[in-house]
Amino acid sequence: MVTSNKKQPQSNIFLATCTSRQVLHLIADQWTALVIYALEGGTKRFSQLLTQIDGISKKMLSQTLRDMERNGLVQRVVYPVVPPRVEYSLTTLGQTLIEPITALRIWAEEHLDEVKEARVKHDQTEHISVQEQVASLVQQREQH
Amino acid sequence: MVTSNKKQPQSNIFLATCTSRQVLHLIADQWTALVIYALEGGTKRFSQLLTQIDGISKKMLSQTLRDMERNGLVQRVVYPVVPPRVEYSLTTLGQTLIEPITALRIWAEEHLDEVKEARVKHDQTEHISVQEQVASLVQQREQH
DNA sequence: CGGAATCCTTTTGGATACTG
DNA sequence: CAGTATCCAAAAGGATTCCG
Repeated sequence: MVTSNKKQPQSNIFLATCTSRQVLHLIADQWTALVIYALEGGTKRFSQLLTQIDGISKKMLSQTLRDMERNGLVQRVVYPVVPPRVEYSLTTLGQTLIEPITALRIWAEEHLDEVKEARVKHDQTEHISVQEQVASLVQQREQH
Repeated sequence: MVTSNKKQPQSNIFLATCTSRQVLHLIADQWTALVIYALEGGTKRFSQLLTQIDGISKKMLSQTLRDMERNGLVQRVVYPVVPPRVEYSLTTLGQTLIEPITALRIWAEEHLDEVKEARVKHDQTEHISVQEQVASLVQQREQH
């Protein structure tokens, strides 16, 4: 199970300085994954995305798209018309994200019920703190 | 390309009320994915996780673990000893997340260079606003 | 050791108004 | 239409202290 020599010293994802960890954070926000889903079907306009992605604000969409463009995930094309028309599409790099992100969506859909059930169960249960657990258990041991 | 009838009315992931979208958000935070990676190797203690996951604070780790436990992803076992010993491990449900999350990590590692390059290129480029682009292009059209 | 509780700063994000 | 700018409220998160 010992892997061969790593190419880079920063390949330990647990290090804060690890680049792939930073890249991971690109997608770990509320909206990026949804934008990728939305653009999977092809080019979309700003207003289309705004409508399709329920709950996102103008500000957040704009910000998310800007970041994604900066990271090379989406391409923005501005048409010189009035009123302005701006179209967004996935770059080749962005398209490579569809697969892993879809895997996550499928996981969510498949295990949604289990998560919901776990949550209900957890919320129904009385939860004593770790201190209390330890304290009471230690006391039991001392008594016998 | 028309998909067959969906089972649930909430199966549109773009809706804010969509449950799978909410489930997606479970993982879309800074730390959950890293905790799953860390627990992939087996049971770990709180302090081990704190050490292994560089940059996480006690508070964040505690919070993340609590949420994950609530969602049925991790199991917590408290040992009645002083000082207390608490061990965390992935549940069966949590283990099913390893695969899709690993896919994301692999993506990050494979495309890290492209993202970095895109970022450098983007930051080197002068960016005029959409308004300016439209304005100047419209002006060009009017002149000829 | 494994937290919970408190305080306090930073960040996030919504609402609104404005622009070409 | 597709944003940007500003203001403001809420949330996130670090540091510290305390606890069994």
